[in-house]
Order: sequence, then C-alpha cells, then structure tokens
Amino acid sequence: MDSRALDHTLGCGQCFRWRRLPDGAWEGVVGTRVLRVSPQNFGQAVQDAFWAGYFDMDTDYAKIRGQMCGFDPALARAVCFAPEIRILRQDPWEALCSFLLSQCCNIPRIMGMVERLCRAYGSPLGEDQYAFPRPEQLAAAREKDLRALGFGYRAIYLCAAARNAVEGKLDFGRIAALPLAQARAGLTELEGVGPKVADCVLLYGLHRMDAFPSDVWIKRAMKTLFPGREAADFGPWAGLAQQYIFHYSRCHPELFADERKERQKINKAALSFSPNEV
DNA sequence: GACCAGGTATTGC
DNA sequence: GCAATACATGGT
Repeated sequence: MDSRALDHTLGCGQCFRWRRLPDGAWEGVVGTRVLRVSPQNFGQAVQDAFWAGYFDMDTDYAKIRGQMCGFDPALARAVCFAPEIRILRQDPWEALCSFLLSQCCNIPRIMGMVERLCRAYGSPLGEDQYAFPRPEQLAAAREKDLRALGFGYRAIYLCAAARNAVEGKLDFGRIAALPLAQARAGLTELEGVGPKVADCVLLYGLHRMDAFPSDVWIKRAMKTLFPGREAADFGPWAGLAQQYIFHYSRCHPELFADERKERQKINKAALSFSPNEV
C-alpha cells in the first residue's frame, strides 16, 4: 500500500482517530492498540490478523471498483479521484458515539470532540494516547460533564447510549443479525439516532456495505451529480460508493457553487425581512 | 464575523 | 406526509 492509499482510506472522513504525520505516516488508536503505519510497514502491519481485519484485507476492492466504474461515469470520476478507499471495520460502539457527536459539525471539530471524550473517559495507553471509552466508562458521565467538553445538545445522546449499552438494551450482536431495514429501525430507537447516524453505524461499525449514509454532502452530490438516482441504484456496494462520492464532493466544493449562491440569496432575503431587534 | 458543518426531534399545517 | 424550527458550538 503506497502513501496515497493510506491517505485515501484514513483521510476520506470515515474515521476520526487517525492523524497524518509530517512524514506521510499515519498514527491512530483502534481498540486498545496504537499503530503508526506508513507505506513501508503497512504490509507487515496487516500480517497481524487484527489489523488485517480492521483494514478489511479480505475484500477484493479492485473488483468492486471495476464494477462501479462501469456503472456510471460520474461514479467513475469519484472512484478515480481516490481509488484506494477501503471501508474500515470499526468498532460499532465507537462508530455510534462518534456519529452521534458528528451532527452539524465539520470533521475537524468531530475529531476534536472524540479526542476530548477519549482523554476524559478512556483508558490511558501510554505515550499520551487513550482508548475510546467503553460504555461502562462513559456511563459515569453526566450530561453537564459532557456539555463541559463542548458537545452541546449531543451530550444527552451519549448519556442515553451508554446507559442503554450497559443495561443491555443496545446489543450490536443482535442488530448485526438483522436485515438492513430492521437493523436500521433498531438503531433509530436510540435517542439522537436518525437515518443518517444509523447508516453510519451500520456501514462503518457493522460493515454493512449496502448501508448508505446520506448527509449534506451526499444530498448535494445526488442532486447535482446523480440526478434521478437513489441509494439502491448503487447495489450491494452502495456504502462504498457513498464513501467515494462523499470524499470526492468534499474535495470539490466548486461543483456545488451554484447551490451555495442560492442558499446565501435565500438567507439574505430572510434576514432583510426580519432584522435583528434585541 | 459570517457561514457552515457527515442531523434529529418536535411542531404545525 | 412534509416543511419549518430549535438545538450548541467551533473550524475556516
């Protein structure tokens, strides 16, 4: 795996605990392990079954890419922009908490929040690294504690999730065994989990490759780049297609400049009708 | 100093 | 069912 491949997979917005170092290597915490991975040692790292699983080495991505590129020229452009994206097999609990926090935040802010959460409640792993807190650890937190970390209205969502996990009402093993629609329904019973967060948990935490998280970027991209298409059109690899489209869109905001102008025009008009009067 | 961000729950029509 | 709105905050 070359450095471009690491950049694609770890920098495409699917994970929040990896950082790119000045020399092009990446450092991250997964479970209770810390890994510094570079193009030079990647092959050796995935000799270890744990990391092979995490990087999803058993999936033939080249084959899937081929099918995608033949399906739609716009999708082919997104694939060619960052072809080496792989869908990591992340921990579902961590994915749930991370994407509960992600609401109305940009990725740098999400990374900051997750970092503060781990420092406050996770187990130390040495060298200034902390594990993602387990449900029992997070269950000790009160809403005000989490608000103090800057989580805002998302604080109660984490409290509720931790409580449900500890009490056994939230069981990822049970959800993993369900068909997609039912798994999604099970997750959306949790406070603060709507269709987007549920699909993120399914795709990134339970590796359901047909889950298709639809956020602001994906909604924009679907309207502009894939008019008339919907998630199901992308088939069993819709989740991977979604990741290609998400990353491509975020790196090409100019594609949506017209829509942004429209939004600003509407905002301005709304303001002129209701000037601030304190 | 706006603008915007990997949304969700609630409310009102 | 669907649009509007509140919810909190910080990165750029």
